[in-house]
Amino acid sequence: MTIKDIARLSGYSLGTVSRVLNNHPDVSEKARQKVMAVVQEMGFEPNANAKHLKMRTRTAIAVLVKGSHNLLFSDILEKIQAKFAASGEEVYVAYLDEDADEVQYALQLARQRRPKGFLFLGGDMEYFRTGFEGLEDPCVLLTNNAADLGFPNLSSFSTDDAAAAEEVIDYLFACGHQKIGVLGGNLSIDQISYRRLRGVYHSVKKNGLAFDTTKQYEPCRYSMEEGYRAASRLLQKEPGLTAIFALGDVIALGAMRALADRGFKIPEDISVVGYDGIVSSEYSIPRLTTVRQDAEQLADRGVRTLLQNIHYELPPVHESVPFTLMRRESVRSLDGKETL
Amino acid sequence: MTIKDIARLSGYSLGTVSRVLNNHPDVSEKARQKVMAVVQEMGFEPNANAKHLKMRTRTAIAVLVKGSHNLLFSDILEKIQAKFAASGEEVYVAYLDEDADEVQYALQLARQRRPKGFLFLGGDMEYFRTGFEGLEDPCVLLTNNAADLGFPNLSSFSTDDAAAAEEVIDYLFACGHQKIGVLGGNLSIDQISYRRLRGVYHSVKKNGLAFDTTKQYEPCRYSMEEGYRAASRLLQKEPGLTAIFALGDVIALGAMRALADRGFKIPEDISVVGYDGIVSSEYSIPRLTTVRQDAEQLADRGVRTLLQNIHYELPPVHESVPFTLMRRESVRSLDGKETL
DNA sequence: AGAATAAAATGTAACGTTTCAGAGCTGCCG
DNA sequence: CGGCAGCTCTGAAACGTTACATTTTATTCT
Repeated sequence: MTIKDIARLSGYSLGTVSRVLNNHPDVSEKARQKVMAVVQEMGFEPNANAKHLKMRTRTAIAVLVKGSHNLLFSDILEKIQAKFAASGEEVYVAYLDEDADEVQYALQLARQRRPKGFLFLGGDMEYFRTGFEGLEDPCVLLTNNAADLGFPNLSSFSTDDAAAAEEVIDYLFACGHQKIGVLGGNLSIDQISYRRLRGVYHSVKKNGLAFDTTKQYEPCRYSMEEGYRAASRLLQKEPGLTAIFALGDVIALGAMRALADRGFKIPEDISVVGYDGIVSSEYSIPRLTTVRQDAEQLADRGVRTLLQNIHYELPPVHESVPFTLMRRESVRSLDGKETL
Repeated sequence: MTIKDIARLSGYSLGTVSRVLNNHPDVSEKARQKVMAVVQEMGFEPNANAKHLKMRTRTAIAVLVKGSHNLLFSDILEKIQAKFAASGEEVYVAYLDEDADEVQYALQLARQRRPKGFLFLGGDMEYFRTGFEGLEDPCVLLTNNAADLGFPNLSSFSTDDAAAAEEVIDYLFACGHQKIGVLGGNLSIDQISYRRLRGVYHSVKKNGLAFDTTKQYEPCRYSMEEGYRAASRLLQKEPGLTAIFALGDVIALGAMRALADRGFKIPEDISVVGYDGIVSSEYSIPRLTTVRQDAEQLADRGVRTLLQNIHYELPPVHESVPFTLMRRESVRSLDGKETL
């Protein structure tokens, strides 16, 4: 069933049918009605491949890194999809694994689809170095700062991770915590964790203390399972901790469970802070203190910018969107000075 | 940059280049090397649209219903993607909203892509009635029973929801709970909730008791927010409940938070059971007793069957995959007879 | 009424691939 | 030495659309 069949059946020509289907002007009401009637009757659906081949245009594409486990990305993705749908754009989603080869393959597949543009969500951009070399199409990075990463010509929107992490540690200090452990990604490839940890350093230094990465930092992936295990390891090597800052809510949730299993009460015995502000953090018991990244604004700015870049040529922008430290039940003040 | 350019640059013809690119025989080693060299040098990527137009073949497609919030679907989806990737299949994912119009539109878009087949995850199939009428392509339903739904010619794999729900209530009764409330989807459109509730009825009846839907059932969507609110409503109208069975883990998690906010201790004051077995249920505090659906097997059977259906014509199958009642901390035995 | 203009419909050339029938070469056999 | 396989390779015809240059038909103006 092709447009040709519709033309034959309706008695009109190919061109006319095409114009009817695409709501072009210069077609009589009579022709429109007749054509649409045949289309309805035959249940015809235009072939997107042929269309896109001809038009040399295609869907915007979002690529998720470490995606399927980071619930923040799910949140953002959902919003992105809704926004693109509202502008009548199709979306092609590819979840990327940790494995570098797979990333290359997925990226290649995505490029073969000839998308209008790319939207990247998070991730260890190292894997993309090679893939990006020849990328001409519009491209926006979310939750990562493109300039920092060495891609100054790409636009990006992210939370000011260093500032947020600094605020977290400042807050913990204000609550009287001195022995703080941190859980996060592999610092050599995960620039996001790296940036957050820089904020930690900054605060620690500002407060006249020291942070020993080998002792106080424990790397893990962004999942509850890994958070659980990493917290256990951290606790074992540094038993006296009064607070744990997890560089991701899913890690924090896993850590809380590990703590509970070891008989710690949260926040009475130990305080926990997360990062991201996923919905689960609001419903956990106890409610998790966390840095809320603005998924809505991230998605909105990203989609809008990408859409603009597709239509006009624009200089790249690197913006931070505001974050909020959500002070909830999982942090306790040791000296009673600072309260929830 | 097209195959034509490669042909010109390499000095070979279109056909030869195409054969090299697709690893066809009948091409000399010399030609292969030369062509590949040019391809590498130019960074050429074949145009997927043209290819698929010509080949009349395309990606398998998964469509998610109420998807973005139900974490079980995220789990299954991830596995599905991995499996298809392993067979070298591309995957096109569409998240479907609650809105019937949007569902129609998304389905239409999906069909225009000319996929090899469809894989549906959950959902209120009512919305698809019309969309399915003309569907010729292979199609598999997951977490829903196609035969029950009136699509006997589609294959489907699901958990035996009624049996699982019955086991849950039996267990609750064995623990001495008599006053049980249930939280789940809108029964008039959500067949999955409907089936689970039938299991509840069955157990209640078997145990010589009664279940009053208007009093003991509170409908809500599959999200923590809604679970929280529904639990609050239920508690208000039926204060004496000793146990709550949520027909979805995210609902259960929301409900637990609502309970905690009202000063109930779980499971001391009230027991909670979920359904799905998402990873969060294992890490919540307390750990959630739930029915674990086998995401791995569901994904495996679904993908395999769809792939087979694409290659050969096969009679539809409707199978149940085994479930497990995970007895965890969120349920307490009132009389001490049944323990964790 | 005839010409000029606007509106509607047509025909055809792409878009970038794959495929298939056949055209040159070898080299081997009788 | 003619012929017959095998290999390689070529050229052209699709695949289902859209867009552009035309042609046909209807409308208006002097």
